[in-house]
Amino acid sequence: MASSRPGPNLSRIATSLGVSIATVSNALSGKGRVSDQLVERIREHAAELGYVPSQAGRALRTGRSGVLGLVLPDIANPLFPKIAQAIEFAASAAGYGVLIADSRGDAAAQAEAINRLVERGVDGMVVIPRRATRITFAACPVAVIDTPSTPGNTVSADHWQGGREIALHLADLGHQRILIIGNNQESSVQNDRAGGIRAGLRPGMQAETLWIDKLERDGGNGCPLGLAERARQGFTAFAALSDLQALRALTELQQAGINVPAHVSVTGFDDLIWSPVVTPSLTTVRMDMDRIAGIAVSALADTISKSRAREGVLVTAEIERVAMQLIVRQSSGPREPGTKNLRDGEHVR
Amino acid sequence: MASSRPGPNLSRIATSLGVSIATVSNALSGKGRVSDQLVERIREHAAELGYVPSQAGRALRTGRSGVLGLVLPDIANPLFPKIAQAIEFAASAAGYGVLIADSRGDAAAQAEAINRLVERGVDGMVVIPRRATRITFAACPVAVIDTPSTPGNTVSADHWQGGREIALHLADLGHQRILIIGNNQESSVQNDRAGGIRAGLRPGMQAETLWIDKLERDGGNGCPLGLAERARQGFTAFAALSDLQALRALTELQQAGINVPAHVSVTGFDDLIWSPVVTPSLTTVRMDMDRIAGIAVSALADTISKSRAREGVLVTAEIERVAMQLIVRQSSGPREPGTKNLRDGEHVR
DNA sequence: CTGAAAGCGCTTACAG
DNA sequence: CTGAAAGCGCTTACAG
Repeated sequence: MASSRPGPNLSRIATSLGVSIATVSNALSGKGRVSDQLVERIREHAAELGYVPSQAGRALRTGRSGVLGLVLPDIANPLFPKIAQAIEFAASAAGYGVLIADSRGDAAAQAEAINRLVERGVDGMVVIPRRATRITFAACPVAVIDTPSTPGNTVSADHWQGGREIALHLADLGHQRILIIGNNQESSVQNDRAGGIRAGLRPGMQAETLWIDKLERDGGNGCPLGLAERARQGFTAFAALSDLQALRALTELQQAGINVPAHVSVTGFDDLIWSPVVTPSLTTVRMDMDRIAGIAVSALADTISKSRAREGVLVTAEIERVAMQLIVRQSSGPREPGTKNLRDGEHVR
Repeated sequence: MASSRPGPNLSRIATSLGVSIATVSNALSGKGRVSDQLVERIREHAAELGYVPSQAGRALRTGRSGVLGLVLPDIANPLFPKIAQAIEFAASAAGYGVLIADSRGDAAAQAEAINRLVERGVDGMVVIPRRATRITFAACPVAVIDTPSTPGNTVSADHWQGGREIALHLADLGHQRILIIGNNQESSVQNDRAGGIRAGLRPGMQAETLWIDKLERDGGNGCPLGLAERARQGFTAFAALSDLQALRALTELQQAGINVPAHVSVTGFDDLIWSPVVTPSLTTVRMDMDRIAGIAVSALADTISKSRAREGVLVTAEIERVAMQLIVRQSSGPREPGTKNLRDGEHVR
């Protein structure tokens, strides 16, 4: 005996209405030429019975599961909620479900996560690749979201331009010496952001980059960044390459008695959940995740409808760059002329 | 013509090996009695061909999709990454995939999200309900994660006990007046946490509760909490009911020139991503999400294997309470005797 | 406009 | 130990 669902199926609707299964199917999907009157009757009856089409039956027949995979380097990344929400929303609107998979660990774990998704029969997937990983092939269409400098990419925020926005903003405020703070020297996203900042510098401005990952290799996790010292050295702006680092910088400076933005400015990237909530609220750069997700999902949907089921295709025709938007909040302000001459202990408890 | 997958299926393996489909199926699943030798040959050949079983075929036949749904009140909630990661991990280990659904909005949106998941044919789902919502029925087994005071719950952290841990900790540090800070007066989780804090107070200690949602109804979003004023009034400990509010409190106090933990202590809940990273790092209470997820998923898996496909069951036999663990970090410290007498402007810029 | 039939890939009782 | 057969629920070309 094959196990059966308790709910009604096409066959039950058909017999109870005295029509064929094919007609019910056609009426419900609106595809076949069925008289309006019969369509009406069938739809009504189906609704009455609480008919829910079987995805399994449909999938087996059509070769499509109606599910998209979402592969992330690490779900714990604080950007994840925004991504997941945007992808889920876009996928939902396009009639897809979203299966998540964490590729925590190394590139091998990523390959495994992708395989798991393929085994579950996803029609395609959105991959946010691990640093320095290149997705070359999977057994289904793949859309990659990374950064425009990554080859084989499908869509992404223009992180470089986002960096320029930050630099221009800081320049307008009169800042001359900027400390860029990143936490992953191998991340192409962070490198693009840093490159953009440097590219946006006006003559006379200088930037130096502090990589936390390097620092922590020696100093241990959560070691102090020594930012008060940097402020004393004359840095007046701290441009973190992510809001988490910005938060880290902001609180370290505050704790050292340096006022933000009166003495120094702090900026971040991504407009994460806490950015508008902390005091002072964080100036940051936001990516339009809904647009990025929309583009990725519709590129995927197009490819799926054109390709044969389970054919591996990298959705990569033309890389779409989505501009990032500067959000000016309270953590950045005009450079205070005196700040440059901060002495030891002056603003430090 | 029905569309077919490009990959090999059981039939192709069978014919190319000169055996029956049933035997291949049995060999691969290890169920039927097939000679070891033949099993070996079949497995080898399947691997060679890169055989991937069709979930659709299997699902149609067995009535099980091998997929679990995860319904959240709002994916943007910063707790989401931890939940998703834990559920994905537990589900993966139990052989399930995880489909996400956001029930952003009201109770109706939640019902819709649940329906979407049912339509996709999930075998069961984990629901983290909206505040004041009670899941009474869905067309599949449901495990609810909320708080022990919610009826019909399956498993949850013991938020009340977590609150007690905080109170005991603050009592040990010598704090007498505690300001509890919550942002959702209707959340049973937050109410349980607050109740636990009150219950853990020693004689002579007092607590008052500040509900931000109430405050913001008048003052607008992101309005100042007036915590410096509270410190001047004699509150020496600020116990937020979530790490996001703790962060908000911490930075507002820091900005006002009040040193944490020298002048006042700040504590949170949940040990979110930024808690160990900010300065001072946040004292908080952590729930064992891996255990909670493990219990929810295995309860679900048990129910699924016992119930008929798509039968609606609330997995609720005995509510399991998982203890929360206090993480003491730098944001809490001994009460400074002088602090109680803080005057206007004394520690305030 | 409507229906009979084939078949997607799998698993499971059952017969040999 | 191995295989023939039925059937899960659906969609789609085709015949009427």
